[in-house]
Amino acid sequence: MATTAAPRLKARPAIPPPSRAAQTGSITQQIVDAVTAAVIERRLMPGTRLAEQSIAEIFGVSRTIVRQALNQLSRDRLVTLEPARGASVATPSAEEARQVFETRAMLESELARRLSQTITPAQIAQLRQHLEEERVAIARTDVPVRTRLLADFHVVLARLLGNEVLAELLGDLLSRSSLISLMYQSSMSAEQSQAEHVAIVDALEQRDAEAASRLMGQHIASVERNLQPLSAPVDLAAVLRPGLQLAS
Amino acid sequence: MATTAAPRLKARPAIPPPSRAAQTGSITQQIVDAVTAAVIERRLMPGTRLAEQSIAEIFGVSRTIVRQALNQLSRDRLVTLEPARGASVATPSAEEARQVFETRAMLESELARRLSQTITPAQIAQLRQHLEEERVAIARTDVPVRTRLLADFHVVLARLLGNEVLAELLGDLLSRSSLISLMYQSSMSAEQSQAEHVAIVDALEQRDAEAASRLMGQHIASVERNLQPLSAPVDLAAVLRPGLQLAS
DNA sequence: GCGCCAATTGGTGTATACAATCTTGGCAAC
DNA sequence: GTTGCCAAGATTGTATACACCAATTGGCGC
Repeated sequence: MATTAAPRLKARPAIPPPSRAAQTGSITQQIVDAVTAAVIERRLMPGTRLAEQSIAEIFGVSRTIVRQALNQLSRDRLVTLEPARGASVATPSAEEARQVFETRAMLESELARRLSQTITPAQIAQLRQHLEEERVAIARTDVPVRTRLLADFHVVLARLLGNEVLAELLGDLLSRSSLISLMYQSSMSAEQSQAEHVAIVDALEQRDAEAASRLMGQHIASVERNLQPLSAPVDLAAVLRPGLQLAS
Repeated sequence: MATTAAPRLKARPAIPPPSRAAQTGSITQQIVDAVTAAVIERRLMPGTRLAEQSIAEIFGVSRTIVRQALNQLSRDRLVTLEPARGASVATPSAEEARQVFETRAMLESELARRLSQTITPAQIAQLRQHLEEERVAIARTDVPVRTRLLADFHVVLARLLGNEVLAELLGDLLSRSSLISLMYQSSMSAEQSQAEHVAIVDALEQRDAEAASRLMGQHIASVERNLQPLSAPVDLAAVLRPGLQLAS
C-alpha cells in the first residue's frame, strides 16, 4: 500500500547541488537531493516513515545505497535515525526551532552587514533578478518553487560574499528552517517574506550596513514569530468533540 | 601479511567524543571519533590515505562500518572521498581556510556579544576552570590535549548560550580549523591563544559586550594571521609526491 | 471481559561476495 | 634510454545473505 503515496520522489534539485559533495552524480546523491527537495518543498511531512526497502525499490537500487543516503540526511538533521527503528522525516522540537532561528539571526545579520560593504551593481542586479523570480512564483501560487526561492535568497546572499563555506552552512540551516516552518504551520504570507527581501536588497544597494543588518534580523524574527505553537491539546479536543462543526 | 606491517593508524579513541552527537556508542561513531581526534590532535597528517581494509582490521569490523564512518567524516570535511580512489585526510585550500575563519569570525563575534548579556557567575566559574585546564596542558607541553582544549573553549562558549545547534555548527568549523592550522603550520604560540582566551573571559565577566565581541574577532584574526602562506612551490612539492605519508 | 505473556513477523545492523575501476609493474617498440 | 602499452594486483562500489532487535498479534490466565 506504500505505492499510493510515494511514487513521485523523482524531483530534481533545481538548483544544482550548490557545492555539496556533488562531486559524484552518484545515485546516493540523487536520493539525498530528492528527499531534501521533497522536504523543503513540503511534499514529505514530518514524521513520515522512510522504510529502506520502499525507497530502494523506487530508485531501483539496493538498500545499501539507500542507507548511505539516509545517513547523510541524518547528518543534515532532515531525518532522524532511531537505532533498530528505522528512518523518518525529522520532527524538530520547539527548542530546536528556536536555536536554529537564533543561529540564523546571528549569522545572517552579520552577513548582511558585511555584504553591504562589498556588494557590486552587478550583484545587485542578480539579486533583483532573484526577487523577480520570487514574485512570479508567488503570483502563480507555485508553492514548491516559491518555498525554494524564498529559502535560496539567503543562500544567494552568502554566495555573493564569496564564502562557499558560509553558503553551505546556511543551506543546512535553511533546510531545517523549511522543515520547521512546515511542521509548525507557518502563518507567514509569502508576500510579506518577499517584501522583506526587497527591503533588504534596497538597503544593500544603498550600502547601508546597519539597516541591512537590522532588516535581516527583523526578517528572521518575523518568520519565527509567525510559527504556530502547535499545542497538542487543541488537536485532541478537535478530535474528541463529536458535534464539532467545521466550516463546510 | 597484513598483520606484520600494521598501518600507522594509531586509532585509539583516547578521548570520549568531545561535543559531537555521541548518541550511540556504536562502533561507527567510535571510528569517527577516533579519526576526528587523531586529526585534531595532529596525529594524522593531511593527505594521508585511509584505506578501508586497514581501518577495518584495526577495529575488528567489516568494511561496511568503516565506510559509514568515512562518509560521516567526509560530511565534516575532515576527509575527502574521491570516487573509486578511496579516502584521505582532507587538504583544505588557502581559500577554504580564509572562508572558514571568516565564517567563524562572523559567528563568534556575535556569540561573544550575546553571551556577555546573559552570562552568570556560575558560567564564568566554569570558563575559569576551562582556562585553568588549558594552562596546565600548555605547561605540560601536552600537545594533543592542549590543542583540543584550545578548540573546545569556543564550543563551550556556544553551549553556554544554551544553543546546541550553534555549538555543533561551531564544532564542525573548529575541526576544520584544526586541520587548517595543522596543514599550514600555524606559528601561533599556545600561550598567546590562551592569553587571548583569558582576555575574552575577562570581558565577558564585566559584561562588556563590545569588548568581548572585538576581542573574539581579534583572536580569530590572530590565529588566521599566524598561518604560514605555504607558498606555491610547497604546494607543487606536495602535489608531486603522491605517496605522502606521515606518522608521528 | 480484560490484561499479561509469548511467538511471529517485519525491518534494521552487519558481514561477506562479486563486479567495476584504478594503480602498478613489466615489456616491447621507437 | 625513454616512452607507450598491457596485464596483474589491489581497492573501491554495489548487491545479497544472515543475525538481531523491536513491534505486533494471538493465545492464555485471571
